[in-house]
Amino acid sequence: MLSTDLLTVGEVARRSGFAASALRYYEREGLLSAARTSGGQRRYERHILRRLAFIRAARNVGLSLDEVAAALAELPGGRTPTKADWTKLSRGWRTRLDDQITALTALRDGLDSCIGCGCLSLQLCAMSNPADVAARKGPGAAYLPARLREPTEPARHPHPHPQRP
Amino acid sequence: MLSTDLLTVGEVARRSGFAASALRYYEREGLLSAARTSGGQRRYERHILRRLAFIRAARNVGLSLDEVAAALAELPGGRTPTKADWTKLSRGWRTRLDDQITALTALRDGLDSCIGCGCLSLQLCAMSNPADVAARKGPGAAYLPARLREPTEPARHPHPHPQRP
DNA sequence: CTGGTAGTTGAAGTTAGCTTTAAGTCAAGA
DNA sequence: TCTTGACTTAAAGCTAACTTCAACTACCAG
Repeated sequence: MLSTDLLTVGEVARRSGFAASALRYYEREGLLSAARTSGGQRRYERHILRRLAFIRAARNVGLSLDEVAAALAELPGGRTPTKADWTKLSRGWRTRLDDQITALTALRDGLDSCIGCGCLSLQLCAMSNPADVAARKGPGAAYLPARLREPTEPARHPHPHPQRP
Repeated sequence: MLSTDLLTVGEVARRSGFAASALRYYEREGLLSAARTSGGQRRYERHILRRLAFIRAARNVGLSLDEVAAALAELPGGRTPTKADWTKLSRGWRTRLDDQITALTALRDGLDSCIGCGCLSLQLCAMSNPADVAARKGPGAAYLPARLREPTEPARHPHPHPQRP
């Protein structure tokens, strides 16, 4: 046991679900900070866990780390953020999710008619409109928000690499 | 004008919306093939455009290039694919899209309650469940399919790099 | 035949978001 | 005090999906 109530990287990793290497990476990127022991090891305060929860949530919603960093930078400096602070940050996600759902639904409905007509025509099909964005006026044709990939594993947090056990 | 009805890379690029470099890349990866002139330049038949439409559509739905390649490999060899062939390939996308919409909707609804309660608790909040996947039993807690990113630009196909004009 | 546009190749570069490795240091229970 | 496991760093590596570069060649209108 530690003599203080500070957490080591290992503990934070275990309790947050992030790999220790990810925590160090986040620190380098300015998303996190930690106190150090005299020997140079990281010691986290427990509120880092809430911050990490926010980060994971934001990533789940689709924010890039840069965007997360920008959001975190809006937290009031000095004092520990309150519930209200966190809530404020995440309020904008609602719109984002709504947009994403709308885009996906449009795509699915477009797919339905595509399957019906068998078209897949380059000019007309809602599923594969070419890059000629200006031509988009009509009812179909919603591009996906881009980069939507389902992991092979059932449900893990988005690590690009397979994790060795 | 060309003497035949074959298309150059440039023409295919213009008409499909893919960059010429992407077309060459796809060829290297086995998704495409092209005839060659005596001088070694590529000449595409017009049905390549439908194939490319399929590829873009599949990418829009969220398939990786590997998955697209696998799907294309199921096309009947020898003869030119019919509408029915293409339709068969894209039928499975419907399920995929349904799943993605379900996951997003669950996340949004979870967010609603999160904003209500201001929790963002590491253990309980549906928005940021930790990696402890085994613990997932209850009603909340749907991870996103992972990697859902909205481009800064309004609507372009998913090029990871900013395109210089 | 000539000139300019368009095409060719292989190799290296890009981006995000981490992980892995190597070589070494710290912390703490026995 | 010793030992073992956890920790430290910088640097390199990884993946997908391309793009960019350099050096060169082909095509075709005039």
